[in-house]
Amino acid sequence: MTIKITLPDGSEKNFEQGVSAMDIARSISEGLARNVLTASVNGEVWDATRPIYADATVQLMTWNDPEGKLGFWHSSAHLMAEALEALYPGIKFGIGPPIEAGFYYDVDTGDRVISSDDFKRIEDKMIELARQKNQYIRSEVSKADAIKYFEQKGDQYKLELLEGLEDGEITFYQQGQFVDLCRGPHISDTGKIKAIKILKVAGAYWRGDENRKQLTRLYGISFPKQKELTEYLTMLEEAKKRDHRKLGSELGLFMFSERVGAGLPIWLPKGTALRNRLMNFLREEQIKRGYQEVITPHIGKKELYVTSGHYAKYGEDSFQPIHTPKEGEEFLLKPMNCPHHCEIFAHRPKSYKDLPVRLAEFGTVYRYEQSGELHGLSRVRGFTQDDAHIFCTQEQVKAEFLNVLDLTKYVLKKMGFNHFTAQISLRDPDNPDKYLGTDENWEIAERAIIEAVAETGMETRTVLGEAAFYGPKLDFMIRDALNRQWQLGTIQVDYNLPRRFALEYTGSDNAAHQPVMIHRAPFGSMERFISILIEHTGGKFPLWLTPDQYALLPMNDDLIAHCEDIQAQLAALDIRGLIDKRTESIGRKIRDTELKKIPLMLIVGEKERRSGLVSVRKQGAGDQGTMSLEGFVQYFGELLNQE
RNA sequence: GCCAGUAUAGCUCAGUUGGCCAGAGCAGCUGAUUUGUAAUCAGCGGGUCGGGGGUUCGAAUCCCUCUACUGGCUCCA
Repeated sequence: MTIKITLPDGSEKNFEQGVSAMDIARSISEGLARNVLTASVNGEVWDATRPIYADATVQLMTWNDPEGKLGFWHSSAHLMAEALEALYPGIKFGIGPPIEAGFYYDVDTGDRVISSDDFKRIEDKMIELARQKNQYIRSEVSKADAIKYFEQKGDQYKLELLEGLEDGEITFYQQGQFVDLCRGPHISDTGKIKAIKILKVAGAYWRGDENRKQLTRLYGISFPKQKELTEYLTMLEEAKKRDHRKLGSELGLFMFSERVGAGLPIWLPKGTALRNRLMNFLREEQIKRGYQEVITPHIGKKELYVTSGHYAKYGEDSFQPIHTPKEGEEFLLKPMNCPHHCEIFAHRPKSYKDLPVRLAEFGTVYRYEQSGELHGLSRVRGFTQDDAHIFCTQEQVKAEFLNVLDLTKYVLKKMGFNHFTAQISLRDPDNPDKYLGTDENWEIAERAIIEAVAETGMETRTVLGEAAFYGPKLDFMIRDALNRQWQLGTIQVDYNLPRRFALEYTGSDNAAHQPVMIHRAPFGSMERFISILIEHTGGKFPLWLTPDQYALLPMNDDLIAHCEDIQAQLAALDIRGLIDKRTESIGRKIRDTELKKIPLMLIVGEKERRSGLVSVRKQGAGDQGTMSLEGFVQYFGELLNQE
């Protein structure tokens, strides 16, 4: 009997019943068959070797398809498990899925410890097993048999996983000596896995529950070609070179001190200059868009946060209250700015004619983060949000969203981030009770967000159930120069705080109404944003932003005075830079300036002084020739305009 | 907070199984050199080997503990 197979290009072919995707690939070309990893059959991803018994639409998945990679890495996880079982007899297995880049397996090693010293032998064992070209064999098993198998093996984790599975949907996969409970799909055989690297080892709670046993999680990555592994490792090296903690220290942007405290960044002069420039840039844009800037204290009475509800929810996991010595009053370090801003809104009666009120503040907040969470500038205990709260009517939500979206897009583009998407988080339709605010208001807000984003033409992703209990939100996701994805700014609608603070305005009907509150922060926090910006640019900041725009390099000490004269002329034009006054060779001065990633170098020798010229060199691009100072200013202006 | 690891000069790193005053390169300082597009030469100073405790005749090295950092997990208003 023959069945009809439809391929993605629309072509149809007849095959014997029981044909596999691999057979189909082979009928097209041997080369294709070698590259096929998995296959989508009627939209479901299958083993390429699994027989097809009915008419189907089949898409062959190779390394170029995300589904192909996932199958490949999933199979690699099984291969790692097989190697581990061989090296550590009696080891127990949790789960071992593919991830965005590679795979991991959670294992219980009993008394033994696996550390990075063991990676090499695990890799070697995996390669040895891979070379056996063992097939991944799928089999359907009854629940009873599955339980029996893992009881015999003594693997309580697999038994626990089986509890959640229905009889009839349970499949095993076996390759070589290793059998695993697995839904699949897998690649045809281990021989396709040519290059393997174990990357890291970490603790991971069983089923993500911190009250349960912590297993050992081994991360690895694998490729069909050695060359691809080498490229991947090179990319990791590049990321390491751009690490904001390393560059931040090298460029003198910020520091940490054990004595000041973990997670409390200290901004050095150059970092402060950069950060202030960034803030001023946003500040000016906000004023253009109708924001008013405010300043509120770094602490607030505990009652403020009791009112806002934050104390009940986060009080225990916050820095504990500060007490006044005599009165026994309790103050909290402010973990967010919104309660203060609510007080500002409530300060004077508001009319509908006052709305929207947009209050912006570069507000420094302090949050307790668990010690193991801290990470450079991206996860800290004290940071400054580019915060603002918009108080508006329900009808104004969409226009306000558009305003914020426009601002955020403008700001990110200026910063050199050209790939970003919006992630919209909406209510969980199955769980309407956990949300605050009326159905009708949610409806309006959600629709406003969706429509506003649609109008900007941004790429969007909508996730149901990810909204906060107090309102829907939108997060900006950006891709950096190394194609890594980060979450940046956020816009959140809030129905909770206006209610808790009993905020109101008088409408045109002369009745009191509750305003809607929108939280928004285009950068998120200055610290986190700058950490991403450092890694995105590799420390080569845009000209307008960088702490030193040029370095004047005198050929000899007699030219320093002349350089100071040039520096003063440029400073008058808001062009900032430094003079390398060291008695060093010009080669050395150039090299050091290049390494400091200062964008422009002005080399001044006797020749230039006599002719009133400067020799211009661009960081990373070499000699740009000589020009007059006016010529340089113009050149500089052109570079600025290009940004 | 949990698991695993790391901590030697300002930076990057050496320091064999515990054993002479703990080393190098770069940076710094001093002197000479006054330089033409990515490192001029020479000399010098600099470390309570993260803090504390212990084992030992003897500890950078072994053990305990604290702190910080790294990679994850959990968390993230």
